[in-house]
Amino acid sequence: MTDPPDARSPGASGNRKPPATIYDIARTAGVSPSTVSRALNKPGRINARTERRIRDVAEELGYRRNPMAGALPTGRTGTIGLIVSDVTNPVYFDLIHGAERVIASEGHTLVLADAQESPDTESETAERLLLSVDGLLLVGSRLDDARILELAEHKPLVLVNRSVPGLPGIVPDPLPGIRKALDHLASLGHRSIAFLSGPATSWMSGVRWETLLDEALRRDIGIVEIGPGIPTLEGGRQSLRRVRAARVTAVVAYNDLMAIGLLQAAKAADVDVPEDLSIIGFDDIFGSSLTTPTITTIRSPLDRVGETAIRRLIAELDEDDHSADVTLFTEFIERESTAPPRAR
Amino acid sequence: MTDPPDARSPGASGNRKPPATIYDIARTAGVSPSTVSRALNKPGRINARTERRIRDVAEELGYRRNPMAGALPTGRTGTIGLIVSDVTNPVYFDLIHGAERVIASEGHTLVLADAQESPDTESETAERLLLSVDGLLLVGSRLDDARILELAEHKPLVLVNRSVPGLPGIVPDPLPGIRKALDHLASLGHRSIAFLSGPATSWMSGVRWETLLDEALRRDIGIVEIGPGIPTLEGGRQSLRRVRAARVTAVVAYNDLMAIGLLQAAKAADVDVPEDLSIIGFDDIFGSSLTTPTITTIRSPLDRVGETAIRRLIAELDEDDHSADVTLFTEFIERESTAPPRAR
DNA sequence: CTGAAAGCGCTTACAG
DNA sequence: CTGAAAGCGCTTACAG
Repeated sequence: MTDPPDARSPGASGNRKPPATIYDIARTAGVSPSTVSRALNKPGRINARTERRIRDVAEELGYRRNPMAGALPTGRTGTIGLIVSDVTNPVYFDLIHGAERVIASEGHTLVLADAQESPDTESETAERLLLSVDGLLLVGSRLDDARILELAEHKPLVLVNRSVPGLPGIVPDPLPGIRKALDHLASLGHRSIAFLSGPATSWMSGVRWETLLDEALRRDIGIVEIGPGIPTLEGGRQSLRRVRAARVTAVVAYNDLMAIGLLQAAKAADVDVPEDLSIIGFDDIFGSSLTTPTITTIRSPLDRVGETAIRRLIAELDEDDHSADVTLFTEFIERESTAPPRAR
Repeated sequence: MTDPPDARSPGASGNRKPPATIYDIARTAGVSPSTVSRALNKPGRINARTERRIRDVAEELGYRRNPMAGALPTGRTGTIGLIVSDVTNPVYFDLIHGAERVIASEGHTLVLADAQESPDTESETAERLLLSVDGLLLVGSRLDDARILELAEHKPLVLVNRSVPGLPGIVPDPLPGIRKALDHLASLGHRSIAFLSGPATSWMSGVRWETLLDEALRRDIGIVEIGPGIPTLEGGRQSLRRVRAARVTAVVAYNDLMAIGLLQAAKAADVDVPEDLSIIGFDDIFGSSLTTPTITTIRSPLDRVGETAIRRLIAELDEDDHSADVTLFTEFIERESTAPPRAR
């Protein structure tokens, strides 16, 4: 007995095909459900002929394993959650692609979720996802350490661009990129610069600032922090007033979005970039090479970061402890938004 | 009895807290599991005092409903799947945000998935997701009609920027934007233009081309199709040769990415935009206002599209048939990449 | 208002 | 190699 032949158009409700179950397969193959389960999950563990037959029937019936039902007894969903502080932030594209690549090759499923730049949303999303994934990746988390540790109590969790003591975290070393950037600025003749910081909740912004501070000190370059600011074009635009007030000749922005925003505001105010003001961003997003001038920036190998993070998480799931610890580095990319300061 | 006090660091495997179940709550609250289930799901249907007590215990135990277990008997997961032809395509940002907004307000959970611009990946992802979501949103699907109808047999499905007979689809009317664009080009004096088409599998590219063709004919403007092409910067760059060969004075690109790519290639070849060549894109992505010149484009109200699509899907889930059919329109945005053709 | 019981679709010791 | 049975965590008629 199937759907009545007069079923309405496919869009109409109420005529959905109930998916085939292992019981359906068992019945038409003349075996028990347990055997079906084995045939489908542990190839080789049962009679080759029966296995063949069962697989054929499954195929014929369009059988798909019900992931929820499968997860109940095993506690395994085959799914990995990736929570990004903002999915629409271009920064994370390469990371998402990197993650997708290894996820696919490992036969898991990726569930993407967006924290929408809000700790509350992030916390809630993480909690909701926690029950239906095998492990969680938190990218650029805005949560505090305590909350993250709490989440990690329930499922394996790997951090990206964030470090919490006791938890695995992938964060590319900011030092190489920052050193090159400051060398570059110094050689150009800049003596006084500013850092446009990101949100107060951004751990990464803190790391970048601390590193910058250290290295500026070491080179006898004056540096001030301007912020915290919102990590968007708008945030960058808003900072122009304070940048000018600070009388610096160059600024390093927390990210390219802010760098571009600052560039736009500068143009609008007839401040020439790079002649009057040099600007350096972070991340090398799509867009930072579209502006005029193009943005000099410090990039992370985010695709590698995504790959590495997923591999680390999968190792964690498999309780495989010898996950080789790769170290990743930032890299300086010189483009057009930096030049010698105008003599005054 | 809880974890031994000497549990290793949180990162260590094997010391995860087993989540509390309704049985745990039932035991400590001194009621039956059924009552706990009711207290938590049908507020008001049981004794107010017991309900209070149960909720308190649940809170105290840090209870979270197991979504897989809940979904088994009900067939409802509270989750909606959103498959995007490419999550990292800036076009979809506003759409994702719009979708997120109404999802949250309706108490559902959004699961984002990426088709990575591949019909195979899309098909597989859809199939995998199908079993664990209540409904599916396909954005810019690259699947053929038959396959989409097949998927729709199992779960409610809503299309975005795609139309398949019998299925609900949200696609903003391309006409208003295209009319304005052609009027604009005509008034500037262009008599011969080209359309840079997207992938052959892109339904939307076909619609844009057909509409353009109609309207160009109506205005006695010559128009040729160049393509199909890949809908990326690179695709746009590659098209310059054919654009020049076609001796047109203006081109409308399938999307802004291609428009920007074409602009870059033109710059590199010393073709002045807009003097030698006018360029119009589609979508108004982040980036199209970053270039020099900025890109004149035709935008869709993608945030409204996202909202509408989710609302439509939820109406479908609730078998609520009076989902008001909003119509959405494209809009022409004049920027700097269009000008009168140079006299020859 | 509340409980006992059956069932959702699967997996996996346990026997044979 | 294969089957019967119990169980994963929840929901929901069905009784009371």
